[in-house]
Amino acid sequence: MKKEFDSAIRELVSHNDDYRKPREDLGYAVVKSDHPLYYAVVKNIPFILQEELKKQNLYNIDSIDVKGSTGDGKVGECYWIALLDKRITTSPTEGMYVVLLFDASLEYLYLSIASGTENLSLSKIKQQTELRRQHFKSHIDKFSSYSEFYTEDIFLGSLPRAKKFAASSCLHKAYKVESLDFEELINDICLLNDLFYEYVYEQYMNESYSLQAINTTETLNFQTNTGIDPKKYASLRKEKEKRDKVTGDKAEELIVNREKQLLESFGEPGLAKKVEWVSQQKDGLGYDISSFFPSGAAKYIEVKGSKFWVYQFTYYISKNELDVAGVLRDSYVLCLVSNIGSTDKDEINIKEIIDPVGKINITPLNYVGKHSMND
DNA sequence: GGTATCCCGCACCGATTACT
DNA sequence: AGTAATCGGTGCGGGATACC
Repeated sequence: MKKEFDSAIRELVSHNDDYRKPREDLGYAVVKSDHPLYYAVVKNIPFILQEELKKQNLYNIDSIDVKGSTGDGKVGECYWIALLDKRITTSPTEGMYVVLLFDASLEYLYLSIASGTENLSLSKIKQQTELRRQHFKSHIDKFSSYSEFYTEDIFLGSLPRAKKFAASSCLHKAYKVESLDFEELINDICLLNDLFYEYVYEQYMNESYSLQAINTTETLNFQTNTGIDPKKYASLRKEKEKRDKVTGDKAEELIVNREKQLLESFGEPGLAKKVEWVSQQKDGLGYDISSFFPSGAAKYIEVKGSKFWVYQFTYYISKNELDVAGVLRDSYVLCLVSNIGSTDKDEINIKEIIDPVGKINITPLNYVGKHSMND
């Protein structure tokens, strides 16, 4: 794959001048589907990426189409190859996606998270992107594996469309095209893809949901193209729930093992054997793990997990869990596990809160309604 | 007077329809 | 059944226009 990719990139660079040569009768270059550059950008590279990412088991790859273009009709100033999730968008004019953007001179390639710009003015795009950049910046600042990603402006070309592409880019990593490393790129795509879905699940789905609601009042049709089709929303939502479950289980498993290790290190192998992952068998106890303090006192642990590193850990806690915590007091431990997705175990951040009632900051989110039907 | 925005025609593409 | 014509949708740059 690496060989094919490298030769496709060479093909791309060597044929660029020829491809961009204006047609004499028209005064501008026209897309030629039998040209080697077209083949590289539209067919070959997307195919290689799709195959390799499938092999790497990229998250959600089965819903993703890798699609490339040099423009339709007229040759575009910058070529792009996008990873389009069918449930979010099928075209880079709409929605949000991970994308490879070549600059006009083919000197640099940018791996980026960008959004559709069709029908949006440059200023609107900048406005929208600014908020997203802030969100991503707080993430990459705190997370070492994203240290080569930046949220600053990029330059793709001088024409309006290129400016729009650049303006919609939320964060990027730049590569010199001539020294592009395939494996590094694939790794980075996987990394950015995870972040992309994190954003989709946590932010974008909410953004588009509220926009969708506003749009029904027929005022804001200029922003319809940022929204996910509500019919496809359900599928993404299920995906999110599934992911949350995996994250939760992983966090609980981690804590079970950690408890056993801790007790053994305190010279209590007997207690270590009695640590139980109770939520695997029973629901509604109000805690996930029954363990012990080194003193031998019972320790009931409720685990909350987050896949990524977070400044502010947000979690959902049920009334039942709070009630149980209120009864068990010092025996009840709320355990927050952040950065489960990290491959480096040392980067996983664990915080224990003993007797959490009164110590934690909570906001009611669900209510039970009652009304007499006899009035 | 420079820039952002709108509108337009051209070219491509895939799907559908019409024709042999 | 196979192929040709057609059509709607879409993405591009350019020119006209609006706006500071």
